[in-house]
Amino acid sequence: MFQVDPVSRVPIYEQLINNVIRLTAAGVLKPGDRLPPVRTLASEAGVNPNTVAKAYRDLEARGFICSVVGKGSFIHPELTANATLKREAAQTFREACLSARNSGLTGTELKTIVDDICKGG
Amino acid sequence: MFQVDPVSRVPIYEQLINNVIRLTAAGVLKPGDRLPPVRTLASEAGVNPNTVAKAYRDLEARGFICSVVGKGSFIHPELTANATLKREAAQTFREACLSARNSGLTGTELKTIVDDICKGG
DNA sequence: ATTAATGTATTAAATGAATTAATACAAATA
DNA sequence: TATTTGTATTAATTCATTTAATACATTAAT
Repeated sequence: MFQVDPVSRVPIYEQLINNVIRLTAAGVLKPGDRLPPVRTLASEAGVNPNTVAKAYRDLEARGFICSVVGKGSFIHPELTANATLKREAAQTFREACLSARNSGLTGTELKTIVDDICKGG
Repeated sequence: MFQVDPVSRVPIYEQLINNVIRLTAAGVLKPGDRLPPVRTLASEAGVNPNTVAKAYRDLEARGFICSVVGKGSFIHPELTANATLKREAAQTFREACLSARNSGLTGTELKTIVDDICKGG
């Protein structure tokens, strides 16, 4: 269920994060579902428990899961993964806009670029 | 003329790059002006010649200066620094648009964000 | 209460990319 | 031909990221 490539240059904890998000977006994991305990997943994937813990912490900070000591980690009850990803992407794009503005690009110029790339989407 | 903070966490070669761009944008350095030789600037700034060389190579790749062995390094004859910076910023923004699109944001949504941030600029 | 299962926190080791340095090379000019 | 210049190659260093080792804290089950 959780596949990890220890050789990949993409960090293990990031692979784990992507796994959870992908499984959630695909509907395999549903809101409220329980994730494997840190130690269990670590042992199955052959990685250190802390690596899994870091992935879980990250997922919680991003609102994908809820973790509580003694109980476990669960897909966030009111989560739609794609909406969350979209929200994150919007935030990133906002920062890109600010940065572009600081470099002297006007709002009109930015919209021209958006149009050019999206060809009326 | 060229100030470097060896303690700063921003790399020395980057500080040098910023110095050149800033001086050019401010009109202190004009197209055709000669920059200090690699070794001269290195000795003045108290850094390794290669660090200056890297900054110069970078500036040349970005079109800010022209370097030729035996002659020296010069502010690009047809340069307007701000235009170059703007061009670079536009390219970065294009990539941000593509990335946002890949995350499911539509062109309309992107333009809304641009509007929101630029408040009609 | 006690024990076991769980996530969390702290610290240290390992990894790897980015940065800087040492040195030698190549081209242009005087 | 000697000097000045930028370039190239390689190695050392630095530093943030990643992973690991270990101990702690909270919850639930018995």
